Amino acid sequence: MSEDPHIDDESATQPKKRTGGRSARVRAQVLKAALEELVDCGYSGFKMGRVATRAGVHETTVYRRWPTKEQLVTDACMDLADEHLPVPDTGDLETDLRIVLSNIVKLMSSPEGRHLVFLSMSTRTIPEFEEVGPDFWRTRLSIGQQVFDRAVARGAWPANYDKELVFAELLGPLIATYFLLNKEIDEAYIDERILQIMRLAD
Amino acid sequence: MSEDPHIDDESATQPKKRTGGRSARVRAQVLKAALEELVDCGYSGFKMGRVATRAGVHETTVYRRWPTKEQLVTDACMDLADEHLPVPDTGDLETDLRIVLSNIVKLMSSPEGRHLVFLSMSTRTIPEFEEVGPDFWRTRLSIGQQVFDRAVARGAWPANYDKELVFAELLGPLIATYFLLNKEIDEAYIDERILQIMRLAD
Amino acid sequence: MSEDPHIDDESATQPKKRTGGRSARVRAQVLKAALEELVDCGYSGFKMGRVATRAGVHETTVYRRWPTKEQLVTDACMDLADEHLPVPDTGDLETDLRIVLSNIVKLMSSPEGRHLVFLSMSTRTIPEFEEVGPDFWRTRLSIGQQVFDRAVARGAWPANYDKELVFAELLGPLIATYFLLNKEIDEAYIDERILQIMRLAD
Amino acid sequence: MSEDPHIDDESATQPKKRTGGRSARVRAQVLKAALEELVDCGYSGFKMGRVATRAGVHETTVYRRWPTKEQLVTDACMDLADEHLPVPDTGDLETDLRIVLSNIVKLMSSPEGRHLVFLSMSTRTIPEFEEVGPDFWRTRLSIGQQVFDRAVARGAWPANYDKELVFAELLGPLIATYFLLNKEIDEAYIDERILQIMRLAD
DNA sequence: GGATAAGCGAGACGGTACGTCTCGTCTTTTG
DNA sequence: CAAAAGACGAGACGTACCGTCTCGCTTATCC
Repeated sequence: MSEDPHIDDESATQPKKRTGGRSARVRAQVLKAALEELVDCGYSGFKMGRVATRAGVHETTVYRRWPTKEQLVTDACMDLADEHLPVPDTGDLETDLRIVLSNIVKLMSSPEGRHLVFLSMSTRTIPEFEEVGPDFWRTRLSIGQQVFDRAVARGAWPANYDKELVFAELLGPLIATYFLLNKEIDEAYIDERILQIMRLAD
Repeated sequence: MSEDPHIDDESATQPKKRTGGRSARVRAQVLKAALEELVDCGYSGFKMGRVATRAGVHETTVYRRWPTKEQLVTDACMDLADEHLPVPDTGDLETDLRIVLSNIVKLMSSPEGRHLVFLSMSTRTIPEFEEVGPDFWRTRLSIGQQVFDRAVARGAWPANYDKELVFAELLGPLIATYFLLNKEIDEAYIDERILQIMRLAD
Repeated sequence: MSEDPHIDDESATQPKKRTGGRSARVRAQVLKAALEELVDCGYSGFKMGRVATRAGVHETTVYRRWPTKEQLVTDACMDLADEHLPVPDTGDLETDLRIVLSNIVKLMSSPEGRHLVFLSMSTRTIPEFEEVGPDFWRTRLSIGQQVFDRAVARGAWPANYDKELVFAELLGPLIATYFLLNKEIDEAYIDERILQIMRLAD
Repeated sequence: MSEDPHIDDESATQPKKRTGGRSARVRAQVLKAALEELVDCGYSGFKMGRVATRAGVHETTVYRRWPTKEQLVTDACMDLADEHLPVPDTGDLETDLRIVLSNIVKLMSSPEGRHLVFLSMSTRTIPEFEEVGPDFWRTRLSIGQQVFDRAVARGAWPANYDKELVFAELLGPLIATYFLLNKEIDEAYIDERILQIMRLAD
């Protein structure tokens, strides 16, 4: 009768309470599975039951922690969002910007990240994700702001520029090229963009 | 307000396909209802049954013409997309661009247009709308191209510029500001963008 | 089949619910399956899904007509209750009573009827069946009343007897023997009961 | 909430289950809560979790002792059944019967007892309570038997009467009146029943 | 009196069933 | 004949409850 479908190879090393306790493990598995599901099927094709199966977990277990689809998707995405967040401080504005933009582009280019970024743009169109966008971009904006603030302190950037505006000018074309024109973004394009922005400082 | 779909005042005289025939009227009603539904509930909250009710039509009637949700949404949006498409030719590049961008912004700012534009960006994330984006932007791109081509012919714009790139640079910041930063777009911002682009021509 | 063109009991006069229509067929199948389920598993083991399977019908279809378990059980039982309801009038009180009691015992002895009768006794203990009991016994009581009324008219039964009381005295021992002592009821026992009651008339 | 250590009235004789021990207290609380739950919600509405809450005890604790719902319900009921069991011996059959019947009616009239008696009649319809009925009535039957046996010995009752039959004739009408006709039982009705039975002895 | 065993609280999990909802198909009725 | 009306199959959704399990802690019991 003792059937253990989930071989916990961790329990062999330390059966006691650990960072990788069952709860934490389940959470990680489900979140990972949710991301896969999102990538494979898109949001509208996202099925809770399939996530449970992918995660090797019972469906009720998923609902216990994430009562609705939106919450699971949001949680899975936000978990992802917290990665890739180094705040560059190389002393050179161009280099800093290159790092910031590259990080976003890298995220955006990955299958999961693509959905994350897309969801962050759904604020106006998908009621249930009204807050994902602001949550997501707030952090990015503040990183950009820090970079520019330091540049202003160094005298490498004029103080009177609206930071949000610059952010939109830097990022907008990348977004448009990627999501709208359906073309990939390479380093050269990022450089080109930065170069153009830098001309505003003159 | 009082619209009784059962009053077939024209079907008796001309039951066949006419501009104002029942078929055409039903199509218009459903498409209009679909757009309303999309605006009110978003794509993932879009319900066929509710569209039928809104249109004062039986659900089966909707399915007869648009077998799936995606087709109805696509059809309703594309119907909308065909409006607002004047190709400006004022002889002045800046003015032409201002008109082109204004049209897009105007569309984007309307509740229905917002969804249309958003859908057009879903190419990479919503499998069933893979083709909506290209379909939608192809026309806009060609309009932009024509404007620039004429400017090139007039010597008002360098010939070697990648037209798609310029398109992304013009539109991207608007998209980012609107969908990402969640801020409205005014005429001044459009002007600013155009001014900045024009500096590339120098 | 009928020769008389005026008697079109269902085909023409009632085109809405033809006896052989899909709806009617489904209803009959489900009700039959529900009764089987009740017999096999008892009320607390009664599963909607299993009823659907038994009926060869999708679960949703069951819920469409009977939103809750109680309604389905009630409906299935009441459908059954409407059978076995001849009102005897032989001119002899004893014979009439024998027929009435036999009918109840016959119902009670069948696997489905047992549950029906049991449910009809659940008024005080199963909140959701509060009304099944009264509904069920009202008819039986009135039949008994008619039998006794006719006997009174014939001078074969005193007028001053409480009819409900007599009903309880006739039926009670049968119920007790069957449900409480867990013994079967035969004709002889019924006769004995009637004989005993008749002594009250002397 | 702490136990008074001086009340050890049974600790010497029965150290295993001290009256004031935690175990015994928990058992009593849960059983009491179970009875309340049964009264309030009926068997089919009986929820283990709610019993735990009522008892101020964790759900696991309930399951530890009563692995299934049926066991808890049965246990709670049977606990109750052991009360109200004096065996009358007044020397007068009528009086003895009056006491026996009154006890059953008293039990039946109480909210908890009503369920107990009802369950005892579920032998044929609720598989999991197949044995509750026999268990419950066996004791009552034997008490009745003793009463009649004594009467036979006194020559106050004929020897050839089937005791079970008499039991059914005595109790049946009460059961029918109470559970079926949904009317209360008073002392007068009991007296009337006994009177009628006594006529059989003549 | 300290070790040991038994029981409890807390909380997650697998699993079954419930009842709701939507999608897209199909049949029956009506104009 | 085509549209309206309405049921149906399919299946996801989210909730509720049942019964099991593990872990940490507090009692009781025994040496």
